[in-house]
Amino acid sequence: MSNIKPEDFFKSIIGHCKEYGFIFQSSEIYDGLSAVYDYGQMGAELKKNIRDYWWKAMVQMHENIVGIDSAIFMHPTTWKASGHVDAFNDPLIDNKDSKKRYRADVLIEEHVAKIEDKINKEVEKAAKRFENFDAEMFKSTNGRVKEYQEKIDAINERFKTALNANNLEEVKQIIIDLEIVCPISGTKNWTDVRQFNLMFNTSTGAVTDETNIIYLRPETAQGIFVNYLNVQKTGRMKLPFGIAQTGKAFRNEIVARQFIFRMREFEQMEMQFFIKPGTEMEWYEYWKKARLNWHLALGLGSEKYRFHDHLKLAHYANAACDIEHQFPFGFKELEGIHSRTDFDLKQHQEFSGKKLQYFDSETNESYVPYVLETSVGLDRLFLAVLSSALKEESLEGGDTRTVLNLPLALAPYKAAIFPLVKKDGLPELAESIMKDLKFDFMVAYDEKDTVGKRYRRQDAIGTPFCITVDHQSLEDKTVTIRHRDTMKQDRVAISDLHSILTEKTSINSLLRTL
RNA sequence: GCGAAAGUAGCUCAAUUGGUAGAGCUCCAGCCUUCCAAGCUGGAGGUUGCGGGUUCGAGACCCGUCUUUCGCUCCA
Repeated sequence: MSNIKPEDFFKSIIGHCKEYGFIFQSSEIYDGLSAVYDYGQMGAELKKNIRDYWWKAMVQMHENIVGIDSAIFMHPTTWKASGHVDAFNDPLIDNKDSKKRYRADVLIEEHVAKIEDKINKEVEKAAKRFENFDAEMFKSTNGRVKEYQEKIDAINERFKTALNANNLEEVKQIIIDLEIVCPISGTKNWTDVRQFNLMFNTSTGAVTDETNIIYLRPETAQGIFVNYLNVQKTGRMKLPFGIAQTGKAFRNEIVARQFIFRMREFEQMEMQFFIKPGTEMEWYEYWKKARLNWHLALGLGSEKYRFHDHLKLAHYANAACDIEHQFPFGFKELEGIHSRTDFDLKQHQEFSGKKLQYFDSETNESYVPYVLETSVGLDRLFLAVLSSALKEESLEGGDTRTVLNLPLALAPYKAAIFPLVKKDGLPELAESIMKDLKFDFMVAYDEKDTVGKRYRRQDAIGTPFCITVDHQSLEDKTVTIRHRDTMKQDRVAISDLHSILTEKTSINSLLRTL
């Protein structure tokens, strides 16, 4: 595997996903829809198992964490309060010569900053000339400085007016009038300014009307924040407590690529942990450790994970880091752990006019709790698991086999049942074993082709165990159980199969390792 | 969104300067077979991504479009 180039390995993952029914491109018969993918019969199982593992680890294993399932549609004001309406609306412009893209507002702000520099230089110069220099006085009286300041004010005013009117042509005209050049090419050969709204929108009601525009949520977190008080009161929750949920979110990415790593429609698994202000760094460290351990328990290899601390923090955070995973295309974000302070709840308090405070009976005071967020991309985790699991093994005798070394608890099928041959009553016994196991496990049945071929088929979809019924089985009620990873076989009693599978392949067993 | 490359059966790929679309694997039905993809027989599967154009004739050439990959850009 080491001699395979990363790009080729990544291609083989995508190919494997399609070939064995893990992931298909959306609407493939219509040439597909860019950056949208469907989970197939194997993928849906694997994804569900990952989600279950998360849900059980977060909700079932913590008495102070509860789960909810909030709607994708939310009141439009939600996104004003959260900052997404502003933050996800960037006017962008390209320089045709350098092929570089810029945010139009940044270009203009940088231009303004240059003029401000000039003012500062004037002030500096003057400061050297006069004793008892009053900078403010100088700024308000010096002709050259006043001229610069007027220019800045004029630009800002014009830009603000253009933005508020959503007049993108005017924004472009400002850039042209200011003779702003591309830092790379040095030319003024600009494209039109285009607005990229990262939020999808649609409308409620039968009549399409601007007042009814609603967004598809760009993150699931806000559904938790707006329900914080509902859950706290009805669940009689005391700080610290958490609210978890999994669900779809939507972002109209300009460039969405790298298979399911960045999709327009994706699924998040989020937990917002509500805490007393001042304790956030404690909990930040706690959840960093807890979440990393959760990932490590999957056994994909500890060398594949690392923390990446955010140096530049988002508007809502006072501490933030990512758990990064080594994907075939490098270390990339898998999960974010953010200390969001009271930003979100305060914003919703302000925009809704409803108090979102918590009464602390220990200290007899009310306050808006701080929030510690853990947020995993389910699709990214799926990709992490799958790409770590896919192996092309060389066997003795020059053979190779394709095997998915999935964590046993996550495998779509836990076992496959084979009659060694398709006669002598072996299929009947095999089927009766399957009928018994399927109450508790996803099991496959296969009697086609040689048994070796059947083993390989199951290896390719990551089935941990293959149970083969042979002639001896008819006599002593035993079968062979073949292990995916070692290809070794043991002979066990049919009556023991249930407990073996439970011990080895259940999510509960995985949870016990945490 | 820009630039580059690519798109032929489920998969991997052929197809001479433009001249009747093929192979292997897979899949399906059956035979054979007592444990790691390898035997035998038969079968299915294609409007060459899609739409135009040039030509007597296009998988190939031209234009458009969609999708994918890589680089840039953007981003939780």
